[in-house]
Amino acid sequence: MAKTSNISRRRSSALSEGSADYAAKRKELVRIAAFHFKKRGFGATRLVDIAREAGLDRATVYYYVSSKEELLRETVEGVLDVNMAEVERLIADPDLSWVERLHRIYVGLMVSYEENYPATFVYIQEQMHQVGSYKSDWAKEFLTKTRRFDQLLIMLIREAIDAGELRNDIPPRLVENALFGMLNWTHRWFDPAGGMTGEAVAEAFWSIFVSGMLPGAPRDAIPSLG
Amino acid sequence: MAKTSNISRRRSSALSEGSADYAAKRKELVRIAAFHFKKRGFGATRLVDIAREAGLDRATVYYYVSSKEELLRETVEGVLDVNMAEVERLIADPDLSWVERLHRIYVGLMVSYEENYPATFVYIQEQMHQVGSYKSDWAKEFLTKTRRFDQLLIMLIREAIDAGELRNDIPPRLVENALFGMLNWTHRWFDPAGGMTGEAVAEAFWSIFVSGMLPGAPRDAIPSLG
DNA sequence: CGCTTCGTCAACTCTTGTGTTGACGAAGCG
DNA sequence: CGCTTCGTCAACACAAGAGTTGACGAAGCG
Repeated sequence: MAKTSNISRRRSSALSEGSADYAAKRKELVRIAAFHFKKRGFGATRLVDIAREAGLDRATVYYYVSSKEELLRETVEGVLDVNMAEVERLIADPDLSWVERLHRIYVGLMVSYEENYPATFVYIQEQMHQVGSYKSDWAKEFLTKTRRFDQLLIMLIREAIDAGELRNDIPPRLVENALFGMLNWTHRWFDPAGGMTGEAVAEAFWSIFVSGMLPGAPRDAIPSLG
Repeated sequence: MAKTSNISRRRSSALSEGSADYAAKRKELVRIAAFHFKKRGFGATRLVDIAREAGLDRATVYYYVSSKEELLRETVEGVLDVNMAEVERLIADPDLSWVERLHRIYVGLMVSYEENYPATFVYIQEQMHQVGSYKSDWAKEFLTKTRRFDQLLIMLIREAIDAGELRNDIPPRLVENALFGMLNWTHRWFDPAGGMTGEAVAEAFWSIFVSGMLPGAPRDAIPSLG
């Protein structure tokens, strides 16, 4: 907010000067913070814990970042954009069937979750509209982007259904929630150090999904679905 | 904790006397709290908001409950036990195939989520080990129960696979995470007032799942899964 | 060697939200 | 009608945690 405080001015100047050491330490703080956010949640994470783990006094943290929220912002920033770009690239590829595009997006996303661990999981975990100062512009922007993301995926699924590549007896939105429910739920149990790759997980889920969504396979009608 | 405070003694006595009005108002408070917890999260919910919505002063709330945590406890209490009992009943039914047991459990759970709305979603949302005083006995107990729940489901899936009712090329734990990932993720989007029944959602998910998990169907091997 | 900037921290301030106290008006009831 | 209990709340005490101030030793640099 107010860039008037002394430490704030020093922080700004240090940032723009761009010393390598300074940038490295700042990055390290964000890294530590991200793991704490993942483990405890943003709200329950105390700045003092982050500071201690970095071997610093809590006050010193403010030499590197202006607030706890900045640590969160820094953590999740970019995550969405990279994925969004990938999705848009794949959606536009005319050489692939709709289902194949969906497949690649799906696996690509999970791989990205893993590579950026734990950033994306922090993002999934912290519902932006639940974070304290959710009125802030960046939080709102995130929400907007997420919604657009979902829209894109639903559209893609609808195309696949219309093209006869997927069965047509389930509303696209529900199909999307099924497919990405499996994926997003990984934030509760997946650990890159757990001996299973993100790719393997995504391919397994995909295999269940796609083979359950093939059109024409003999199956019962779904009860109580209009 | 300390039942020594004055208001605490009056609360206890009111509770044990068992006046209908008192019990009703208390229940109403829990109901209101539950919706706030669902919407904002436990941590971000302010007691003053709950009080205001109930038309009371914040202090008056303490005439009915001893703490904010009690409101949470009251909200999620019982939810797990009812479901657990149902699961155990169905698992023990020898007239049903493994897959059919799993099916009924699955749909039954979602129906229960809906009927108890928003209680179960609050429970899913608040990772118990992230709640402030997660050291409390009841929170620990919840964790234990949840873990047993998962074990039961995995066991059931393993039985179904071993019996040849489900394909055997995906580890049971991963299968469980797929199936219940879809289900649990509903806490992010499902609204009983949204025009779709819980049963319909569960049946749709189940249909995708079961038809994707049939053994013997022609499908590619899963890449990169040991 | 003086002077400045750098990284640091002890010791604040400030805010927010929880839980308690003590008392008051209104019912209930003997 | 006096006496107790009920539901209520203004006013407090308390705690925790975020962010700020001001200064100090060490390192860099003229």
